[in-house]
Amino acid sequence: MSSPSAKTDLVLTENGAPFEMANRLFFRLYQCSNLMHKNGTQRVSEVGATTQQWAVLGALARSKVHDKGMTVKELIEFLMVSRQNLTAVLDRLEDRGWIERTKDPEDGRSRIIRMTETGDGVWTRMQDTIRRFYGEALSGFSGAEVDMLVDMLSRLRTGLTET
Amino acid sequence: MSSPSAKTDLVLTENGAPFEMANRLFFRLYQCSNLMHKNGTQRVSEVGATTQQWAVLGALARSKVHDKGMTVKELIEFLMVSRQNLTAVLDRLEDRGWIERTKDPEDGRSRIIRMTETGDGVWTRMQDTIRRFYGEALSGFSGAEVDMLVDMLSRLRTGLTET
DNA sequence: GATTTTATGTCAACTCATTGATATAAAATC
DNA sequence: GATTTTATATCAATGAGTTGACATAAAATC
Repeated sequence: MSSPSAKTDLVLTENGAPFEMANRLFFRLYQCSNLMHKNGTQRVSEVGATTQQWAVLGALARSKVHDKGMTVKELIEFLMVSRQNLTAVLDRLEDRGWIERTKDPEDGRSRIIRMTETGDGVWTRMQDTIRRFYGEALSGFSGAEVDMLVDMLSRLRTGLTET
Repeated sequence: MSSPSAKTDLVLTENGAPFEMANRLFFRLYQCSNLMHKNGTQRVSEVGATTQQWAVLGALARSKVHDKGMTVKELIEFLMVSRQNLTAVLDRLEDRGWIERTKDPEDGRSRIIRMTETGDGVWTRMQDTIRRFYGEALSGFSGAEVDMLVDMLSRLRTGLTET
């Protein structure tokens, strides 16, 4: 049985050209990620943040969850990081007063993570910097290309999850 | 003056849809990179390696440099990581006898990094695992799509470098 | 009511990644 | 020959990421 679509799946049975392309792909991913963290952190260091903290604040700033907050479990699933890693980041953010942990009245085991007023202010002040960073990193990309890249990375994420 | 190509560059002057897409892009990059390192390291842990060590061995295994080796400086430029980071990784690889550092006869300051016979054996044994990992992570991707993804990540890398 | 599952946290060890400062040796330049 | 530049290494601090083991409290289930 072949795939319902017309395209042919990548064949990786030997060390030929497809293997080389896959290799290049993951190497580029590695380089892009390192550059994003290095240069992104440098940019938001003006407010004392890092890319990881930026990701957590971004998750909590979404209008859908801004007021009611998110549980640690939800954050872990959203960010796809380990609990031990997230706990340390939340500790740093809590120390600085950017987020707060409160007990869930509905489930005493859960902690609700919410942005504080301070965190909200920091997040707002970061927006111009972030937008400038995005613009520079994506210069030369059309909107359609960004969409395509997002789609392909989403599919790659799915593939990597099932690995 | 407009761009020579017909496509319209992404406009990121406000918090609209383009900003949201850029945000999603870098978040996907973050997730994919974490998954690649987590699951990739899990795979090559059967020989006691990590994705970073795999990247270094991959750089040294290229036929172009396999016999003559690479200087630390060349490795830094190729991998795009800091010297302090690379030194630690090379220390671990040297401790295990997978690579060796020798003085450059042409330049006494330089060290030539080369794979050892042992490292070569480990690299060879890793290939099946790596191919399987690539195949699973890229299942559903056509060769043309992999090419396109590589191209876009290469352009993103350029954009991020100039950030 | 007793047991099990779930959510969170903590402690530990390890690797990877950055920046900044300092040191050393050798090449290149003045 | 003296100075400067280059290549590498080292020490230190910080943050991020993983795994594994263990603890606790509360919800859910038997």
